[in-house]
Amino acid sequence: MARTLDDVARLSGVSRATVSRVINGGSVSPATRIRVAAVLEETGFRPNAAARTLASGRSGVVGVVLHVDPHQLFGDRYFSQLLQGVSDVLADRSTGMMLWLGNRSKEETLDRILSMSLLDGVIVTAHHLEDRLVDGLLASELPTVLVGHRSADRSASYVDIDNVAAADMLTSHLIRLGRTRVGHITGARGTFAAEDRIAGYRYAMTRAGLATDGLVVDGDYTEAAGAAGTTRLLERGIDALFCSNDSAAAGALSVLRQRGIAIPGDVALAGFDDLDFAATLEPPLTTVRQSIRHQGSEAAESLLDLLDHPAGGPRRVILPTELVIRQSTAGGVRGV
Amino acid sequence: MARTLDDVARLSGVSRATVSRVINGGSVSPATRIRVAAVLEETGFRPNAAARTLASGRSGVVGVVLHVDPHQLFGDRYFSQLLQGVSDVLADRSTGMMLWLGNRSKEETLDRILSMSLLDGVIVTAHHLEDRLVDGLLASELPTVLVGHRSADRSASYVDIDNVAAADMLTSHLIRLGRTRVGHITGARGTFAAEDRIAGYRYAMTRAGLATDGLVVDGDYTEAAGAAGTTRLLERGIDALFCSNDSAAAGALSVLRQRGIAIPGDVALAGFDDLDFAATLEPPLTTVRQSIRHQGSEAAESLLDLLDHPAGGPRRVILPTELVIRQSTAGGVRGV
DNA sequence: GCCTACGTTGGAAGCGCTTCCAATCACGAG
DNA sequence: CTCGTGATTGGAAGCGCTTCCAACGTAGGC
Repeated sequence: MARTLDDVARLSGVSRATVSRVINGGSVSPATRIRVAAVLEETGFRPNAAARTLASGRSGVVGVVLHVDPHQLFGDRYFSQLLQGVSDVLADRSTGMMLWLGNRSKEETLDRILSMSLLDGVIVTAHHLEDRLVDGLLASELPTVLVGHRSADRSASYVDIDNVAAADMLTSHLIRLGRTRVGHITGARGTFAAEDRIAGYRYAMTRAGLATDGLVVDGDYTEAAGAAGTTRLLERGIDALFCSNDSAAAGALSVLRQRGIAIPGDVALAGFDDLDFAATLEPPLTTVRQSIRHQGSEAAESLLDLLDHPAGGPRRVILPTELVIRQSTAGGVRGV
Repeated sequence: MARTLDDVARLSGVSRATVSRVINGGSVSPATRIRVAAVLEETGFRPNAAARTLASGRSGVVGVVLHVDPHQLFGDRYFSQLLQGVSDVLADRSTGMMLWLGNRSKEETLDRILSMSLLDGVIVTAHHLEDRLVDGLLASELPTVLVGHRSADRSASYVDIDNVAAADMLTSHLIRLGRTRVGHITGARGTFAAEDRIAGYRYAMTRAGLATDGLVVDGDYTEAAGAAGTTRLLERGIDALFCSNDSAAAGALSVLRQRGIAIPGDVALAGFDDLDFAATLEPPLTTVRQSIRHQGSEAAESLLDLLDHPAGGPRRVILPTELVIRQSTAGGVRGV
């Protein structure tokens, strides 16, 4: 059994350097290549990753940091989809993936990641306005790609969607239905997606000359918050409701149905994300489709590209979103 | 800035070996320790992980293999909970976690894992009767802990629950209610949990002298299968229904309610897993609680223990389950 | 037929760390 | 005062691989 390069070299009658070239694609004569490859095949030789990393300075492993509360990790499918997207690309390129979840404080996680000196780069979700972990990663020399980004992260590499434009598009759709009292239940304040969607909502309302006073209620992306927010907004009077994500919309839906309020007859309802359950709600939910999985794969592509061509500067990717119109906002102008 | 051990050694006036001892807890005089520690602190020195691994033969990184279809990974919370449990323990012990999902074939995944020679060990889910990936891992010299296990895996280390006993307990509970036509919708055939739960169900029925002919319908842990299976079982006549997991039970529930069948009046209903939604169904669902997260953390503990004490032989852990009785089987003997 | 140049190859120098071994030292016992 | 002992310490040998460099051989140009 060949355990080291030297073993293979001895077995195939060449030097260790040549075996290394065969494995890594250096210039080797066809005859030699064939002979060495045969030994490699036959012995099932596997190079030692640590030695390789030490000598070459590249490990073929990247980190993925999903620093979130456990209940959030479980709560929706955002993270598993993101992970799947990242993993798809990394597996294709034979790159390993180390994972950090939110078990420790951000400071501690940051420290652990930086200590794991064998990482070639990291992908990290950046959803909050303030995030020491993201700041620390960007400040380090570790190549980093953000999923989501803050306006301050101009010089960073990131993958994101245009939340402002998407929320604007969705709100405008509600307005085109003839609705004038469009409520909005926000996502968790302090996250960029929430703030940007609020901004998009306000743009659309203002452009249409509609007031938003009292029509915005804080939520946190959960069903419970959607239900609570809906109750409050109903008191103030609404004929349409834009929830910052589909889960909140599901919460809103149950309140509306419980009160016998017709959807979309009395209140048109829309969410955001197009999670798989959105299409099977009763009525099916109008929403904005953003492919989380695609964001994950794009982030991985960007990182690998960044590692291969460090001189290329930061990679910035804004992925498209799509307005998905379903029954919850169907039926044209109100009352028609 | 100190980049290497030699830098630190020079800065603190000792040899590289001594610095290494300070970092790794070798025998060093208090005075020297303090002096070196100060330099360490001051320079923020981080040892190179690859060099360390190469020299010591231990990497401080373990692999976690969740080789499943994407839709399954997304589908329920099993995997995120398991991951969280594993991650909790690993983070506590400053151990890194590399993740493999089911992007490639099992053979290919196995090959990739074995090539990633810097892993100290792996945790892998073993749910299927046949699994080349699990076989390959067990056959390799890589220390491996299974989550779930097959009877053939006697000499392996694993963490599992006693599915037979749990299903028996649950079925017996239904029988004690006075039910005689207890149906069972299985999990995905070919998985151990499904087969074992069927066995437990049969034990309980047989012991009570009840027939099971036509009362077992194949499912696959999904809501859809639960609904479809329920429709079929209703034709054959049942007064109780044990679904192999909570998702299937949710599917069963919607069919029962839709047909106006009283729960538990006409049909007592039970699931398995005690996922968080089980308690909020209408009526709340009787089920078997198994803490997936706990299984994850136990698996990690076992693996780390195995790495520290290789001579200790395989670690085998059977975690307890708990019968959680709720409204869906409440009310004592039928008709009373 | 000679010189140049290029494609191949082996030797050797590390990559940064752990750890064995021997040397050193201070100290208490005899 | 000398010797033995144990605690510290430094030196040096790797861990297994990549990669630079020089040497070699051969083929082509003239």
